Amino acid sequence: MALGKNYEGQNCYLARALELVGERWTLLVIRDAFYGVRRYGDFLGHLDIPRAVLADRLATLVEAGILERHRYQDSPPRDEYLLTERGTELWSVIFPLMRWGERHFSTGESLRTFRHAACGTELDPVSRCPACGLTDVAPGDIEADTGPGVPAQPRQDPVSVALRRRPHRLLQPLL
Amino acid sequence: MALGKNYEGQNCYLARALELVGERWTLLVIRDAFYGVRRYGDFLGHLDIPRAVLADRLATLVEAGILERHRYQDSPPRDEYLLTERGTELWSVIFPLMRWGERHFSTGESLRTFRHAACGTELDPVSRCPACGLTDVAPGDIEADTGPGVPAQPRQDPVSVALRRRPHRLLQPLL
DNA sequence: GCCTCTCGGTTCGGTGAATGAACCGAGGCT
DNA sequence: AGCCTCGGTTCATTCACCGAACCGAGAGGC
Repeated sequence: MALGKNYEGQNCYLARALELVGERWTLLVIRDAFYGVRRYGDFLGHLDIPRAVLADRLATLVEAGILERHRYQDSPPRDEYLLTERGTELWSVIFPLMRWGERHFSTGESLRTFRHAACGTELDPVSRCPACGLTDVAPGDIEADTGPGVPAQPRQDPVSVALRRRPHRLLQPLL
Repeated sequence: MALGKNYEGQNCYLARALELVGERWTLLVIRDAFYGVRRYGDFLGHLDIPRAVLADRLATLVEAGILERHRYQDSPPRDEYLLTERGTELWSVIFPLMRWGERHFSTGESLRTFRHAACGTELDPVSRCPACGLTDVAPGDIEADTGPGVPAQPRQDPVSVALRRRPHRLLQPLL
């Protein structure tokens, strides 16, 4: 999105936040990071994003302190991208937006469910646990699972396959 | 943003939501609507958005049922854009994102405060009232006010001036 | 040594969207 | 009539996105 110079007089941090997080693809990359996607190639295969755009977004997010680049093997040298604390806080934005989209533009049944791992209760629209009365379930305590609405021809990329296979804790490595 | 055809396999309503709400400028238009901005010219003056882009975004938002176009005078014929219920629900996305931006990219003091109108308590980062224990303060019950951090040379457009003047209930007409 | 494969990018030509300035038409006001 | 405001549309330029091709480091086979 990058409002560039124009945002400056905006007198509101929403504009500044959107400079970082409001660009095309960026929130989908961060969503995948919550799902446990960590490697360039996996983001690429799951998102159908142009390679150059993905490289640019990852670099921007690292620079902004939302993702962290971490070497996980030396030979050959490979890095993974992990959400920082700052990035993890974006769950309170991503989850409500996802649920809003589902409420208003869903054609069938839920594609994905999110439960409080401690008690198994489905989260409410702003990521609270109705059973525990927890008003802020942290992403690390959430278990995501395939919902009842299964698409006719599901994607076959490794990330999509892994996401369908079994319940999975957010932020834990998916592959 | 408009992911176009690419979102289809995404298996996630976040992509669909971003098609509508993730385009450049769109969330800022909706934020202004929460502030009580209702007319084309006021959005234009406050956002420094190209006229054509604003016209396009307003039309898209009306078509998506997020804004509603309402004739408020007949001579000359003038319409205003009001948030629908569907649009109002986006507060749970916009507010956390705004506060996230403020926490991490603020250079000085808060530019704007949001209080629960019933008790005057400042809202927490996800729009709850710590005093009342209310876990979902509706936008209509929120009073916005200028914060202690005043910019050196504040904007002089009518909307910016009105926003500085006094505390103001969200969704109520600003001008 | 050499071929080939994977991974994580970069490069590059083509396209579509954003930008900003100019223009336009309906409808007051004097 | 002449001028103003409001809410757009038009249009040429600029910029970001796109997708396909290319590239370099390193591993593994032979």
